[in-house]
Amino acid sequence: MRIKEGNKEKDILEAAIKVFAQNGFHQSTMAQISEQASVATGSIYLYFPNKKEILQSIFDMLWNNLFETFDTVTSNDKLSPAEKLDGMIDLLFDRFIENPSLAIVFVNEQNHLLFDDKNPFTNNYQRFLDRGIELVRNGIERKEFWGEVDLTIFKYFIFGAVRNLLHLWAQNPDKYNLNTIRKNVKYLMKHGLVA
Amino acid sequence: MRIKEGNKEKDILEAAIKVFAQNGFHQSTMAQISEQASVATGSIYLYFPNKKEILQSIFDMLWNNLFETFDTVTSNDKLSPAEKLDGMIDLLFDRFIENPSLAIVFVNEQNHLLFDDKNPFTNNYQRFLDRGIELVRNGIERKEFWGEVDLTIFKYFIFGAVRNLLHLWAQNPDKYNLNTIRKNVKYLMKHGLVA
DNA sequence: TCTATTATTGAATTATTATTCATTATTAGC
DNA sequence: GCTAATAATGAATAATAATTCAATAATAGA
Repeated sequence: MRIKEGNKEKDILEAAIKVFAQNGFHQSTMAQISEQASVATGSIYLYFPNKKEILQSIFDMLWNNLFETFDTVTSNDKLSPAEKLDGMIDLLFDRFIENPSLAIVFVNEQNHLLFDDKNPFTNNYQRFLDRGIELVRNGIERKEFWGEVDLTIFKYFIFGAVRNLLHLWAQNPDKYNLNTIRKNVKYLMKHGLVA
Repeated sequence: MRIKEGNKEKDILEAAIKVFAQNGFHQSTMAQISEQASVATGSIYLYFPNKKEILQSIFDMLWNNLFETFDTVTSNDKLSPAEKLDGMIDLLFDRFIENPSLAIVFVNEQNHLLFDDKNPFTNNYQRFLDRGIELVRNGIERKEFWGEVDLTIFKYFIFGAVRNLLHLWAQNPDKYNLNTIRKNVKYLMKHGLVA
């Protein structure tokens, strides 16, 4: 018998995140990923059926993880809807601050996948976003939020904004301070630009 | 002698926008583009040196055009900074409302290009964004806008939000009303979510 | 009508790379 | 130490698709 050495599946996923972030999914080759992961090219296929599923696994992991963590924030009933929204922003930022490459892959590659087929990760992603929607609905009911806001539109508004800022930061983590970005996002989300 | 029939360059560009929107840049083949444009595959190379330059030409056209049009809005001194910002939103929305496919291509493919090489369209794109920044700076000086806002962060914030909403709409123009989206964007940008 | 010139064609070429698979390496249990 | 099983390898295969180019078509001017 022979037992698997180390955790190659994890190595490959982490290598893929780096390579995808650097070159984009379609420009990345299996050879690059295997080199980055220090395994043979063929070995990747012992862990993943094909290149696309590597990408899907990345998002699977990400949203599964985020959804679960987010539950902690929303179930705390001492917090107001606005505070919970802030918590949601924090969660996203904290998740990506550990891994700028993951932020880049997320921003650049997820959309394609979202509209392609029925991807398994889509569920977790949608569940995550839906929790945010609930928060906003609740805030409107309590008259804490502007009543004319369309929930879906707000969802895409704030998520697009956050994504774009994460991307900016991830391309150049030393140039921008993620906490400054975070503070601005929270303020703009709640109060907008006009003084 | 023989003269070129019709405007094949334009036909190819328009075909490419459709094909890129449907399949994404990397999944699109020259054969698909040539079929959509009703020309032979080889003919594309009479007008564009390669596939990538087709994409670049699309953005070249877009931002050149938008920057020039935007000059009209900013040079009108009767308008306040907030009104000018609204005008900028209108301009973007109007440009894409004619061509949802172009919106999809913009959202999905521009980022890759932006960080790849020094693309010629980047200039026009940046010039466009910089005009927006000027507006905000001006609004802050007149104390009309929140003074703590970081100009770069706001730029990425609002642009990410708009992009994401354009994409949502472009994927399904019949389901979402772009004018509702537009109204929500303008409000959220200026006053945020909190009532 | 003929010819020179340029436009267009699409099959052939070429390059790239995802995926396969025959071979080799490793080790758990005996 | 031997063996049976599985892990890992990386060169060979196969498929895809960008790009080229020899052949053909069209037309302006003579």
